[in-house]
Amino acid sequence: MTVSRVLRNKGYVSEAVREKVLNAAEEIGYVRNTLAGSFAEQSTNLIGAIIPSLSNSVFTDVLSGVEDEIGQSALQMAISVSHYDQQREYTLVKDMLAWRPAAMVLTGIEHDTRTRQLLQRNNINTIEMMDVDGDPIARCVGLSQRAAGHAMAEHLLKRGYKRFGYVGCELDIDTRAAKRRAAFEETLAQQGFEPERTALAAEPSSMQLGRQLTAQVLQDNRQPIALYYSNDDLAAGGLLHCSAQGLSVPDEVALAGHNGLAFLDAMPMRITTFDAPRYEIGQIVGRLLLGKTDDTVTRLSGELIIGNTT
Amino acid sequence: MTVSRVLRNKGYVSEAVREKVLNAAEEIGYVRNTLAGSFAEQSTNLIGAIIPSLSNSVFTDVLSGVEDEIGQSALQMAISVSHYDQQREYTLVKDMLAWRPAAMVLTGIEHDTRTRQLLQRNNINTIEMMDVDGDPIARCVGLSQRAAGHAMAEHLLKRGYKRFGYVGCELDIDTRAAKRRAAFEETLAQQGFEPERTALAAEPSSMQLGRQLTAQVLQDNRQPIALYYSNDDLAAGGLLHCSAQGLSVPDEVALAGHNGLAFLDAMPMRITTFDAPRYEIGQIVGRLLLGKTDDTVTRLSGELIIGNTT
DNA sequence: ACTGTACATGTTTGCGCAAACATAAGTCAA
DNA sequence: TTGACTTATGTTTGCGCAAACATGTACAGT
Repeated sequence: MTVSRVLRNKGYVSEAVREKVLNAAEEIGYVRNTLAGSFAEQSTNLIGAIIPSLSNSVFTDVLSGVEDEIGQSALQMAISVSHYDQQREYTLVKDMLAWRPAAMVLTGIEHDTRTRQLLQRNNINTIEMMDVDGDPIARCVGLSQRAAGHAMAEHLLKRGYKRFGYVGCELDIDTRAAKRRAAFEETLAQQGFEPERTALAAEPSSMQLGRQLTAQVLQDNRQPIALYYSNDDLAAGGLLHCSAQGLSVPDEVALAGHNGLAFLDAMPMRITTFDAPRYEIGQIVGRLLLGKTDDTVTRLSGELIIGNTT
Repeated sequence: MTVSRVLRNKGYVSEAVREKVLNAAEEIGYVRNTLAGSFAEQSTNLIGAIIPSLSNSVFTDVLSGVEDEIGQSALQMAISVSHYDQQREYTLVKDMLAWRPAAMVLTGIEHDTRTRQLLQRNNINTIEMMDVDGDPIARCVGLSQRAAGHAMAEHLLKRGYKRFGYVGCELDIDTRAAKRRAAFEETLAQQGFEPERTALAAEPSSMQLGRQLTAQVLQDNRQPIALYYSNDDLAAGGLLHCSAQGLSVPDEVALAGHNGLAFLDAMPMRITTFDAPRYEIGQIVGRLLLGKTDDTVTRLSGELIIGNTT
């Protein structure tokens, strides 16, 4: 126990003994067994985080925010990847709970019923991030995806576009993109418009896919049209297609994406997009984890970034 | 014990009891306590991975490869971020070892002496990834950064460039970039050349920084010059600077980057770069972790991608 | 009937740590 | 001198699980 006291800096220990213990620990290369410690204490400093993909910077941006916020604390983040699969997510949550984490961080607000049950029944401190449109398990931090889709529709309508198209991918699994699309189309409908052309794909997003889908959606198109993409990657691919085809942007084809990714700066034109405050969302999640704030729903607004493609 | 046997599918259990146990477990919402289990078994299925940054896709690409390879196995990856700081890395390794991980995955081959000692003395199954130039702790998977820098110098020399410049950032902490630069300059020196201009920065890489540094390195430049960048972000920024300034690429200014990031497809020109097989490195790391292969040093070659900026 | 073997369940034990609870020596004020 | 308190160290205990071992049942072949 005296050794334990020294190593944890807890309780009374004389200076002489303290030094002897520390020297001995150094000498034999003692490494605390967190397994035993956490087991005895019946609690861990683990934060289980589940994101859909590691290769989409949208999610790693958020995690960076979380990391930077909790990096100095004792909390440790364990990251798992669901591949946008709610079944897989359930399995991961289950596996993660077996470690008795201090909290769980999930992406999005839609989950398998069993996931929700599991977390609530076990009274897990759960935070959902990125989305606020829906019924959170406990607390959530994000932006309204619906508001983003709505804002983009409003913008395009205000610009005077009369014909619209939608280009998206993986909408069956990317529920946030699906929400943006729904809000976008509802807003158009309120003004009596609807997307005349739509191109969808089941593959993961990429610029290459954006080119293909844009070619598809513009086939035999003769009049000006405004295209809303499910994300910036696709929109960037769309822009490349247009310049390759000699289509004038935004006069013949207007383009709008979503996310506000940094790589858009590399494009020959500034693509209109909706900047989602990803890093900031992560920071707030971090602060919630540290108990620095305690809101149930944190709704960030995001920002419509009007480039010169609309 | 019978319950334990059912839940682990191990040993003899009658079908009747098995079902009763499973039903009961389901009913009370039993969740295994891995803490207790791993503690008792004296081993875990944890893989501790440490990368310098979550916001640099170079590293998340590698992790994606690892993840995809071990995703179906029982192994669980715990990711930590060192912010390119070897002291911090040491602390993270120490914290991680307290969890008794099955293996540790580190980035790069240069580490604090204590990190190396800690891992070797405790006989930790360690894999270093991304770099193979040096003395690995145990096993390593990567490409020769020196070979990459060498190849790019050879290419530029073959193209007939006579004046060279180097643009890089964070070279004091990004040891891989520093190695590429060193090999690049050594190769030039062998042919009697040396970089006439150099621009360095301590900030993290970004296209914006690439623009600034390129402006700096080209100040008062009047003759054709070939610039080697420490990575693609900076090179892309350089290209943007050149087109903004009306400099002809590659006649007045030639540009070469490193990594082969996908976003280069978005650029108006195809930037010459060196494609590092990041995802593949991750896959091999995953296979090593699963014991499917067992090489000490896996040296991948990478590929020089000649665009139209050189 | 006896032996050997597959199948099925139960009991004891320890993993390393820290909470809780001793114990004891020293200090200080009344 | 006593009692109250601070400082310092030691002892017991249990966290939940699974290895190791013990026990028991059923049924085959001889």
